[in-house]
Amino acid sequence: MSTRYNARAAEPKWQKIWEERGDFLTREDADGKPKYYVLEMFPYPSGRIHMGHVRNYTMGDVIARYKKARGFNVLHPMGWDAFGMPAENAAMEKNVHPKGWTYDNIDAMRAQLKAIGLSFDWTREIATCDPEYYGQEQALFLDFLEAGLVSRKKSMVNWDPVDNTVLANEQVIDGRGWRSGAVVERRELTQWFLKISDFADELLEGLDTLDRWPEKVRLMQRNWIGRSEGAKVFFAVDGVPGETDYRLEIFTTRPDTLYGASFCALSPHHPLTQSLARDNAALQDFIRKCDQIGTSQEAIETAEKMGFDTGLKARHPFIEGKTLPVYVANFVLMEYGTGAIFACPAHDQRDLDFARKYKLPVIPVVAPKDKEGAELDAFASDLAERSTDAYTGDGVAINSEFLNGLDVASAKRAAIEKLEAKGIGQGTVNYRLRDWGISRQRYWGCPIPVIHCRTCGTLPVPREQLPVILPDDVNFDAPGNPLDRHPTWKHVDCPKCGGAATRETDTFDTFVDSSWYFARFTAPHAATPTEKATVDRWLPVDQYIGGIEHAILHLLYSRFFTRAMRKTGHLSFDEPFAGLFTQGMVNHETYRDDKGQWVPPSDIEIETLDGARVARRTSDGAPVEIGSVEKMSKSKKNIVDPDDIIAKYGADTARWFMLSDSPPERDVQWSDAGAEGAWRFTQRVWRMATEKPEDLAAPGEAMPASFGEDELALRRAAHQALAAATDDLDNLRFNRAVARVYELANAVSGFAPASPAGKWAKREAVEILIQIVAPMMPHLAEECWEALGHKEPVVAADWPVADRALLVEDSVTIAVQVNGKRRDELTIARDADKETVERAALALEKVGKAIDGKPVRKVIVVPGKIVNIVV
RNA sequence: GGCCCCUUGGCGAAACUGGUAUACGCAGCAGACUUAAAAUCUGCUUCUCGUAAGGGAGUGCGGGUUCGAGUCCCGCAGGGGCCA
Repeated sequence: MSTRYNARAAEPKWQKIWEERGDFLTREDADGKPKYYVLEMFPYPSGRIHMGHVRNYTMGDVIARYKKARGFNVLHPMGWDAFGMPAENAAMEKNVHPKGWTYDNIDAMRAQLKAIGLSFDWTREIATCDPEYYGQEQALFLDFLEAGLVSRKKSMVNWDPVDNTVLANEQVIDGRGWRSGAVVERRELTQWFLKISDFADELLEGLDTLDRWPEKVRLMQRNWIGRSEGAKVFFAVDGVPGETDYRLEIFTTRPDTLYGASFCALSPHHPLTQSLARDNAALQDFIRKCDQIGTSQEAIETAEKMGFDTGLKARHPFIEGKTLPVYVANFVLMEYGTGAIFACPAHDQRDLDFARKYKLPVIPVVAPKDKEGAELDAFASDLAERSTDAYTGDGVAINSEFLNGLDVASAKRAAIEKLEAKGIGQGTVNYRLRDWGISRQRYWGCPIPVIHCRTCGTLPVPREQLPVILPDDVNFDAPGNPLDRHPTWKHVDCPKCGGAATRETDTFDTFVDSSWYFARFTAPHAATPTEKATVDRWLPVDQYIGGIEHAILHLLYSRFFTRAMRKTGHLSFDEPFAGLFTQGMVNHETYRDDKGQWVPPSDIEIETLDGARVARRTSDGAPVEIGSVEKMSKSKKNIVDPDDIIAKYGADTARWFMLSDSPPERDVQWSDAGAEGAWRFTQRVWRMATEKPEDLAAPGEAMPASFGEDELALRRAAHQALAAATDDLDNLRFNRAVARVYELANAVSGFAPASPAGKWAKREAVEILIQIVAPMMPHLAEECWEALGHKEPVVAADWPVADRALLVEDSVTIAVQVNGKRRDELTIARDADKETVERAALALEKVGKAIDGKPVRKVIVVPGKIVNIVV
């Protein structure tokens, strides 16, 4: 037998055996086994997997293999989030077709994933760019359309005037398009929206039921949905051309500050602004200036406040005869609330910035509770005259007539009551969450299945004509959407009148594709989007794993889609993911040469000189500076290619390293030393299973009747490691499970069997170790399992059960403290009563010395834990 | 600016609901085996005083609760996240 474990030979061998045996095919006839659906976020087929994928999929694979061994019927599928911009960019840059590029990448990445030994059921593979998938997505959309979950409306977008395309906020860098560098404009386009805001309350309340989600993610979603209670208030506005009693509707979260109002402000896109601008060139100019800022909140928030006085006057709702100037202001968003506000500069920072700039009054109406008399006057006059910081804290209403003396919450209620009584406002709930714009002016996406007819309007594509398939013959040599300029594709007959009509040439946001794939995996080839009974049986996903970067959008959209699919009869539950785990990133040191150029780790040699680590470039020996540890990225070149690692050490070593050391939710640092360490351990496990076979009892030998002390200690170590590792795996604490395995390995290494019972105990310990290791390093475990004489692979073996009798020791060692300081320890029978423990503790020599003759006031005995003597 | 999270040896980190702080790994040091190297094995490794036996301090900083605090509470500093 070879003394070295040969991963390069063993890994493909076992991958083939698993595939031939069909170990990972999910069976629908499960013989009453409980189901377990484990899912990792599917990748974008960029062409190569990276270490982040390896970490993500290894964690999922450990869970899948572990649950299978625990007797679950496991569903563990994989697919491709295959539509998106990079394919089109590749088409433009390298003159390849997005389709060919994408499918080539899928083939390459599938081969890479297979080389990691992941237990996917590949018969369920889906790619979102397959018509079989996106055709069903189109069917879903039509159902949503019928159910009133879709709207078509005008919305502001970031428009790149050079590339003639819409840009996502992330694609706008310093106000310029990321590809063209052109100054981005805000432009109004008619787009398709999914009415996610109809579900705002449900999505918010549902978060409380997701007790196996990280609290952090739930909080982020809560903030994103942004429920705020406030009031709608109608301000009568005088002087609106062509209107006799125009009422401006505003939304505010602070109706308690109405007495501090000093102006009203409209969004540049408010209908009133638009109608005023029609014959006002100066206002048109102002609107244009506002539109150059971009659409992101951040851009708008950080831009300097700008205003345009319309000359209109709004009448204060509570103060007879008082009027407020009406401005158009760049910081008021049409998308939030009603697109119009009243401003109370004393208690809102943006309002204050604006008021100071345009010399508008600042009227304090809330003061901190503890301020009285002269102090209160000083506070109020400072805020009114000078301060540049608005007071947004809690306090007591002042200068507010009937509200005076009330705290903020009570004043809000009182103000709303009064507004409602006067019929000029009402309490209302507003959400930050906006409807989801899903139109993209791109080729490589799912075509939106509607047809525009001049006479009949916008109509759904008839179902029998689905899927609407993307044409292959497109070119990318001009800016804009290739679908739009395709000579024939968009020209169709109107399904209603038969006249000439055109297809919608926009495609879906790729987040649509990933909002229901988890459901499709349960019946990947069904002729309907889902098979209801099947999807209801498998979902929710028991454990979903992916990056924290999807904490909001993907997870929120999926939760919305699930509700929309329930409403349209495709499934019958609300929450798609019962358990969510967000794993940390894979980081690496960075290296720079003397010219400041980044050097990849593959071209680095590290030595230790006088205790300090020194790096040089392998290719020319030039010294290189070791920089900070950062997320692996192309720009810093600190990337380690999984293929290189697998070629050098094997997949199991990479898997083991990804699970060791750092807790899974935290970032992990990839290092050569760490990889070497993992590799050494694979060899150590192999030696444990194959060296000195004469030290192991024959396979299947009956358990001896009795064991010696050392033998019992080894058995205890094995069963305790098993119990602890099982608990760790149940709770996704892979790093701790790894530590248990090392502890057990150390116990096995330190044991030399001296009797048949010893040999039996050693085999038991080694087999338990191999079985704990099996989900994490499956190929190595198979090879060892086979060497140990097993006929069936370990993948088919049941998870071992720890013997409870071996988990507890007969005696325990407990600490003895005097006045809370540890002075000695005491080994005593586990079931000794308190008096016995106390007597034994007081009898200890070191304890006596520490007490030093002082009177003992109190002795605290916590059985099995500690004794504390208070003197 | 608001809310939330984190801070433990040279490094990554353990420590279940308050109960022996530093398990396990990495790096380092010493030794064994070897002609030598690699590989492997054994031991040491929080700081500090001490030749030693032994003592003292110690989980970012300052306080508090408790017989007892890495863990709970208050304040501060540094790092990170989300929302503004």
